[in-house]
Amino acid sequence: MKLSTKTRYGTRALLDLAINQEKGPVQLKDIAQRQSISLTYLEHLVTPLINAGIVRSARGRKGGIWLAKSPQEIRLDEVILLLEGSNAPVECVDRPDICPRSGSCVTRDIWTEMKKALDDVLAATTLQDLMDRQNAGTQAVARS
Amino acid sequence: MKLSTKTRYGTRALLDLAINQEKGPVQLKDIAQRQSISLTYLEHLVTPLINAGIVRSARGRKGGIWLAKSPQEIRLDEVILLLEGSNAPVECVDRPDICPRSGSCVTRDIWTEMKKALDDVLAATTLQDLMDRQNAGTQAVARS
DNA sequence: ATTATTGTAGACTAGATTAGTCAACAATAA
DNA sequence: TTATTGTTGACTAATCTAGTCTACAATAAT
Repeated sequence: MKLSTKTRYGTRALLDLAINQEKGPVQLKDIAQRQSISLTYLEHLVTPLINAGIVRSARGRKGGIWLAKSPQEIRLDEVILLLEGSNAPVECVDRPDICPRSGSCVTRDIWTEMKKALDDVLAATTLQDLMDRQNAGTQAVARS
Repeated sequence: MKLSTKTRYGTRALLDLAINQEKGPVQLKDIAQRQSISLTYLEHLVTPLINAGIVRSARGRKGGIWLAKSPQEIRLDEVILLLEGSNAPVECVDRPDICPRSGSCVTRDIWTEMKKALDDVLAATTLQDLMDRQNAGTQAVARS
């Protein structure tokens, strides 16, 4: 069960943005360069974050993107939900109606516990936490 | 992040086996029929379980498969590891060497926490637990 | 010994998904 | 007006998933 590169790159991009937004809008071009992601691909990663309202953007000269909320208000569970979708490892966890046995299926209970465990881990960490941890380590940089 | 059908079907097959093995070897044909899985596909699901030694088999008439250990000795983390592979959502969690920044990457720490959370959930449940839960519910049947 | 029955192994394939690229467009500041 | 920046969606190559198909190996019943 692997996260997509979309999620990994998107998370890195968001952390990069959080770190570099002090001086105003950050250009996608610069994030792409720092994170070694192609600009065209990065655009697709950022789109869902903008649509969801956790990132804002402006076009044209001096344009760029910035966080719509402070880093401590952005939890990773929101981020991963936008980039990757639900943490439910099986569809029936979120949509019991797709399987007639959902109400009594014992494996479904396990899949549900897995989802909750992931949600809990991700909800316990904010972008600010990642920034702090990165500052704590000398040359810590997200590369996953 | 979704589990493959291989894992979902394999888990169901194993639970089916645990429930039906009282009267000796269970034939793949019968598991396939009860669980609505094609026989040829089921064979592939069972192979890794046999190779890992948690299921044993015999060919020919009166052949079939059975659990090599008691259901309470078979934890779900073993099962999912065999069917799905590691719970690491990113490769670098298991193999830090593939990325030069693994030692200082702040997102890797999160991916590592996710893996641990999944491992903990799955290690806390055995096949016997699933059997007990199924017996507790009236017509509970695994269908995921 | 022969045969029907069962599991084993691996090549193969269709379809879905992922990880992107490319081109045209829209908005803004200089 | 123009250069610069983000937006959108079509498109594609490569990979992965979910299987099927064929030949084979071992065993029990006859």
